[in-house]
Amino acid sequence: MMELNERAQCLLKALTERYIRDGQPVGSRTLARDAGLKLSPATVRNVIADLEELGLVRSPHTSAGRVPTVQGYRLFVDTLLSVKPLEPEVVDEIRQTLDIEGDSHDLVESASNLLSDVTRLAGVVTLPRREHASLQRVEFLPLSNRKVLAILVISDTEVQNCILNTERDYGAAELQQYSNFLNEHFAGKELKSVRATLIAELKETREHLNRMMATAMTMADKVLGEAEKGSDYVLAGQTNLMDCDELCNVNTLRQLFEAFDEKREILGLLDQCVESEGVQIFIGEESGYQMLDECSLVTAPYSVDGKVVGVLGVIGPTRMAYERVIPIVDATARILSAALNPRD
Amino acid sequence: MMELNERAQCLLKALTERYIRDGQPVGSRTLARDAGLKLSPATVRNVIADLEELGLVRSPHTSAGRVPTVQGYRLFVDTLLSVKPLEPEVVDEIRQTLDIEGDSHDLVESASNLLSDVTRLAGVVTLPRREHASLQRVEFLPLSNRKVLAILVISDTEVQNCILNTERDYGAAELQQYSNFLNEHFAGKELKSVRATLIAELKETREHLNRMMATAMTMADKVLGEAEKGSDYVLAGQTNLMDCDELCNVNTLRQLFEAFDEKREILGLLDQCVESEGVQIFIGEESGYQMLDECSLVTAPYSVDGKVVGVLGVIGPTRMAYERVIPIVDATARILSAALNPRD
DNA sequence: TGTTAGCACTCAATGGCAAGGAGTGCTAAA
DNA sequence: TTTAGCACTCCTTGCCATTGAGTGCTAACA
Repeated sequence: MMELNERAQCLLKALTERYIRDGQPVGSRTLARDAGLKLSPATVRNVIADLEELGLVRSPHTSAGRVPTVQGYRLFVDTLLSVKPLEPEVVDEIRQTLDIEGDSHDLVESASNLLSDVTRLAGVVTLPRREHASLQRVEFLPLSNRKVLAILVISDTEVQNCILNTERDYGAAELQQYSNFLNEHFAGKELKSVRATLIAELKETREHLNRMMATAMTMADKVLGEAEKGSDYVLAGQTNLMDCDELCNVNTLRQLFEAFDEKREILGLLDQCVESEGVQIFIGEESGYQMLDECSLVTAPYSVDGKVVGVLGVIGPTRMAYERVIPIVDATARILSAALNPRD
Repeated sequence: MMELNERAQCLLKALTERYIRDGQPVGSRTLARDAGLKLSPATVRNVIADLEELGLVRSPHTSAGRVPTVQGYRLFVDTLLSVKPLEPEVVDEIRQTLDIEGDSHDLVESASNLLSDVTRLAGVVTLPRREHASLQRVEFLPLSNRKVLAILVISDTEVQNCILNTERDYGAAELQQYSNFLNEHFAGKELKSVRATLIAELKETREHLNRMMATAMTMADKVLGEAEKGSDYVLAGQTNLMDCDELCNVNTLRQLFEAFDEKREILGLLDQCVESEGVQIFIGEESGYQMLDECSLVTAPYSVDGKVVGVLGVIGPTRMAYERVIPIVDATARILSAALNPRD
């Protein structure tokens, strides 16, 4: 792609910033005043014509000013944007909001609310993936009516429980044996490998195992299945999107909200962001999902024990205050990571 | 209030039904044809003028047909409506959807989805109140880092757990003593009274109790606090409301969705419905909440062990198919009650 | 007395039309 | 290379006439 000279870059930057501020197509007169380049509107028009040629800006109609295209935003975000460092007060607010008691689900929920409150857009945070989490302990408790309560301790802050329907009642002592057996063999191992081992053993050696072992394994397998089942996310502040005039028509909103409810597509998109190192941005159609055509998504991954386990981000109109949203998302991801990592 | 003669009632009924079907103000010509009363449009106009006098219908503007007012809907719903018995297929669908494994939260979620799917409106179901639930058992498990896992078994299908931050680490044996103590004294008692007793004992006799008892009680109190904390509801199918043309403007929708997110006000309204025996209906402003001015709410309470523990319902535009929604809500409440009641 | 036909009237909705204004593209001069 | 000037485009707004659905009233009718 042809290089833009400095003046053209400066004008694109000024135009984009102005448009993000006002939401109105920017004309040559305004831009000439705005950019601080001591140029006449006519000159500006010439430069802008070039930018239009390159597909960086476009006119909603003949006699209107210009508006950045997706490519324009992309260039702006990648090379023109000066990301201001975040005000310490905001960092403090994030820290305080995420310094709470509770399990990781509570944290994720707080983070999502936080993102939507601070940016006045929609916040989204995936629940941490548990594939690499390891099993700390399993316990079984007898209930009545042929039901058994299984408790899966994954970490100090992460417990999953699950009521199993069994074919008969079990006594406390018997269940204790099962959990002892499982804890001896599997405590400290990754959930994933525990499950794989269990399945293999169940298939291969069912006859050789005594009944107890088999039952224990079936139970454990059921519980692990629960614990591993599909990823999910927490969304907050959808209603903020109803304030954005570019999204403010019922049809656009419906498609968007239906996608939020459906979750599948949004999850697919968020999963893509797990790969990246830092902040990642999808502008408009770049996401490849039609309901996000008018939206941008700014994400950052967060991690536990040095492994990326989830993604958080902000969904808003393409015309969003990137220079503010980006550092917020970045900081929130870091602070959430810190909050999720066991300290002592 | 003055009695309406039969003809007036019949016309109001026809008008309301027609308006619910088409969403267009109903004129005298249409109504004359529709009502099957062999009347001329002119006569119909006379009758309708009386209905308008009584505040049962109104004209959006001079040269338009008539539309029911809130009072009109109220009369329609209370005395004119012929509720069709539900088709067996629908009942079957409800039965099947609610015949699932899982705890009460899963059931409530299914019920909410079900209501929104079947009615194509928004479904709402409160979580069952636990005030009258009784404590079946408490268990404590040691975690590391001065944390203890507390498990509260409320019923065969209802377990609550909670990670407690304590001032020191506890051993398994020690914790076992605490839970034994609590189980001996409180198993089978109502959560509410357990909590009350605990608080009283903690205040009164802290010095007389040995340390262990005190700790156990503090822990149990914390857990019960968690288990009792504020009621909540599960909403489904909000996006269905975006299809209703009477709600189809961004401002109305935003207010509504913000209220859904906020939850407090909606919960207040739903709480009122716990009192009533059967199906209860709020039409438009009757609810007293401004964001529901354009909406109606149809609710029915559901119960466990003969005690009402929650409410479910449907939120939609005032112009909704009451004769269909009412039996659906009614049936769902009954079937949900049945599904929640422990069988054996 | 209740019902009906006739008729003037009201008012939302629609589309055409003109005026106003913001902004462009082009050309020619500095 | 930059700038001023100017014709041109096209959205926006407001106005007006037309259309059509439906009413309210009055007078005739059963």
